[in-house]
Amino acid sequence: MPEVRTRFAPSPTGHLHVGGARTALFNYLFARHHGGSFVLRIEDTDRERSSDESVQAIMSGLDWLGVVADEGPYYQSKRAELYDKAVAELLGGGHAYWCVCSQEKLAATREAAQASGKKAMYDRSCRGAGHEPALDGPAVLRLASPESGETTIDDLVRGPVTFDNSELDDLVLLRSDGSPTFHLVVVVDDLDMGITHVLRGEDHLTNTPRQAQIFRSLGQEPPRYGHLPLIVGADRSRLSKRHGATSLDAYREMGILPGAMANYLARLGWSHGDQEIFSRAELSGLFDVEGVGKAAAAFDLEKLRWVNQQHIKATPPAELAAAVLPFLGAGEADDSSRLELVVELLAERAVTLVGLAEGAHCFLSDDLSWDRKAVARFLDEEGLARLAALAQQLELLADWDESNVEAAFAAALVDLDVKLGKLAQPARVALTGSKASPGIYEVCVVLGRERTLARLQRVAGELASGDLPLAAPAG
RNA sequence: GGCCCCUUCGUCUAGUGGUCCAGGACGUCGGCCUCUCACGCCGAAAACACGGGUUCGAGUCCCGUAGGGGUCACCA
Repeated sequence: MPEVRTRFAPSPTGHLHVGGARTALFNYLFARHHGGSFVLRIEDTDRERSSDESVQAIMSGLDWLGVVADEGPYYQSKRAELYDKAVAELLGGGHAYWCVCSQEKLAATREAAQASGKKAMYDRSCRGAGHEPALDGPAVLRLASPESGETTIDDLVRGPVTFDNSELDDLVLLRSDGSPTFHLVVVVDDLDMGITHVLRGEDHLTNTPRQAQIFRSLGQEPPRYGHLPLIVGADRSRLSKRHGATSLDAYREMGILPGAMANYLARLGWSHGDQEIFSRAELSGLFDVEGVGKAAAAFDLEKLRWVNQQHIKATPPAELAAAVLPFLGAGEADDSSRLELVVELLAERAVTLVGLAEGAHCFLSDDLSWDRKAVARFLDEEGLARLAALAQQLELLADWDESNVEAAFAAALVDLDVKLGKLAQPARVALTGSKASPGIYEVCVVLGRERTLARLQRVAGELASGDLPLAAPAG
């Protein structure tokens, strides 16, 4: 049994799309599961559209997702000799020929065919004509593919899929400028790199028999293919911008943990019984083509958010603190042990890192604004009077810990003769600026004695003078 | 339009002929918990596209129909 070798071969013409990211992930996981290798290859044969920025964007996206290549990246633009060799072999074996038909003529033929409702295929008029680019001017090289019979792909996820060879025309291998096309390079590279399994989007399914023919013309057998169901939007058409964010970066920016993204993407088209939450190690261990489904899957942001929440809860505070760092304001991350405390307190109720950072703000900075409506509702005269009573009790505390803070609240409640809610809400609004937060005792403890007392004082003072910064709550 | 693929709750899916009057999860709705918001817990509504076969028995196998998607470049 030869080593399993998979690859991800993006064309660098933009950002890393969630569909591409999932394809990469599946190939990576498949290789991991089988103890094989995962190769990264940049398909930059379209020199017009390829860019270095895109290569960087794709690599950083994969890096973030945790999809690491065992080999590569290889660049097709740097492997020309290999393609030349294959062309010579194809030409020598009579499996390819030069075609001098102009693009205009081809386009016209195509349109005519389409208009009359017939199939738009190249008519093979140059086949057997013996054209030579040196003699006859600009020419493309075409594969002389079989005109009859059929080609069957034994797909890893769909089983055997058969195409009639008469449906497949002679595809272009070399452009008239001499550069190789996708179909040629993909075959030559998969061969050269010893790729054994190709997992790719279902949109490639109809390319597969043609590529298989190139392999056979080269005297080789194609690798095993598995065509993955497409990721679609809510309207079930291929995922695109109008369905929401399609770039992996967008999810990073909205505070999705990479492990959660990988988990969610894996579950889009793959499953393992009823399990929803997977660690990286579990994915690597459990992923296989048997669990891959056939039907297109709709991308559901709400579920991604839930998965993210589960991962946030399961992430150790130190790690979570590091992950939230990019979302914090200047100066908010200066005290890392304090940050860990805050993060631990908020992890239970955070859905995204962005939300976590927002919740952490009132603990890490004094530059905050108070929710206008909450202030109006809870910090009226009565509320402020209760807070004064609370402050009195808190001042007396020798040790600032949760049970003492709770006792101080209890003492104030007795003085005031009210229920906890009547005191906790004003305190919450005063201390955090919002009417939603962790338990009020924990808030006091994590805020610390100095800050708690100072903030109570500040709110009372600035509210009276009208200096308290007010704003509608974010989000 | 030709070819190819697909079809279980709104969504992601379990299900490989009988244990399925179809299970889990997100979401939704109701309730409990409660200092707020979450978390958690309990409960509810919600699906085998349709029609024929095969079989003692079909969500599971076969054939059709319908619907959806993909693809038909000197893009990948």
